[in-house]
Amino acid sequence: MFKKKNISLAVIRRLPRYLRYVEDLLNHDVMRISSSELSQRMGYTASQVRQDFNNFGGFGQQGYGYNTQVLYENLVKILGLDRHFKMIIAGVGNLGQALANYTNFYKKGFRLVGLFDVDPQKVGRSIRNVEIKHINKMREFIKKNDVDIGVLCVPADVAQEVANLMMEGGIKGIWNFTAKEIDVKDDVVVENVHLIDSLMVLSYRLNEKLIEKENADQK
Amino acid sequence: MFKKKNISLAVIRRLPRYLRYVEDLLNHDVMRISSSELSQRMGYTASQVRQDFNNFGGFGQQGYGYNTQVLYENLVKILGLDRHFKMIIAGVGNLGQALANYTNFYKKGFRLVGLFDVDPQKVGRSIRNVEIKHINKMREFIKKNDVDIGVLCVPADVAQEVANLMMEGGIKGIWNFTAKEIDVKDDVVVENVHLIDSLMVLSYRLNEKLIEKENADQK
DNA sequence: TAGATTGTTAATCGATTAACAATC
DNA sequence: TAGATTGTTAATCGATTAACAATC
Repeated sequence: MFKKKNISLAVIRRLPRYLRYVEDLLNHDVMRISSSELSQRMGYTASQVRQDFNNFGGFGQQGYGYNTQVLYENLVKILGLDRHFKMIIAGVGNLGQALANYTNFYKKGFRLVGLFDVDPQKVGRSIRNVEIKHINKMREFIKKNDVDIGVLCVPADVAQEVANLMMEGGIKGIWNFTAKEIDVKDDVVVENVHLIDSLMVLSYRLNEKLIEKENADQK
Repeated sequence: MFKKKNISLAVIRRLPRYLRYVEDLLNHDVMRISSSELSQRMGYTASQVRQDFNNFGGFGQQGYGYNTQVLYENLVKILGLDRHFKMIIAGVGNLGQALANYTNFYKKGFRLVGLFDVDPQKVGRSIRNVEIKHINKMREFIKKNDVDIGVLCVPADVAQEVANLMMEGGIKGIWNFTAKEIDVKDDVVVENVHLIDSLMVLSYRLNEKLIEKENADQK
């Protein structure tokens, strides 16, 4: 598939959202959608929708709109979801277990092939038929199985150390759930999920409203 | 505290990251930092750091830089972390349990006061001294205890329904972990954590690299 | 005082929106 | 064909960066 270079991250971050909406349309047997209707549902402008899609070479049709199925297939391809990436989770605490049990990831092509922890109580147990191994086996496992994605769910103070192990094994992407920023080699992709940051943004916005209210009350 | 209106979301989303870096400085007894050094550590420009802070009224000193402690206290205040928001979790599955066990949230002033589920096996049990109650008690609980934040960890198909219950109870903010977008009243703040979206962005970037590589190999 | 670094204005860059010709 | 809607260029808007006077 042809692909223009330098798509901005702003566009890329909207793509999964498009996919979710288009999936929803398909589930409701809507086989056709215009940029203006899709934009209304999603809270974007029609212009933005068309600009976004045209970054990847226009899969609409003048006078008609977008065929939902075609749109869906293109988004899947653009997002690389037809690749079936192999994934391991390091740190099988509450969060690691939660992620291991997420069946949604499997549906999108992400294959959980390994779980790693240091706790001897956990090593040997299995989640969804994937055995928990000791983390000192992780590096070789990544190498041998050509694992793509490492999910980092370990305590913050060992985040960098475990990330290093992953990279030594040849991991290509790290999905980082720790509160730490990790340093990676140039060719490794990191996607951060800083839950505490998200909660603080919520706090900011709640606080903002409370201040507004207090100011209004004083008048 | 005086507060300018209309700070852009781009700025707000950087604030928690500033806070984490400043905390780190304090932990290492760094009592003073210039915009240029902080920007280098964080990968921003010095200009951006100064612009960001000046949205909230400049707490630096010419010729000196920023006092780390003062900076920290300001960020805490700006983010509303001195408020101690009350929080409940709806849906005590793997993810709900993981979040309930996160002690980091408590340290930032978020108080877990309730857990709710429909599973009779779970109702009555406790996590960190918070009892799991049936979700049909949630609305009254929110009202009675003046709960601020509702964490939505329920299955996607009941997301809107449970969000509605929260709003009927008078919740002020919803932290949404479901893959669904939820409709809320104007005065309710929603912060989404779409894990699958984040994973898809990682997939996009991995796929991008693979395509590059394939193209290079063909030459 | 001299040096350093902020606060702030101006310039640039990039992303979003508007407009419209192309075309199904 | 006429109507609709895309693809794409141009205009606008907003965010980031650069520059420098203010001042500690």
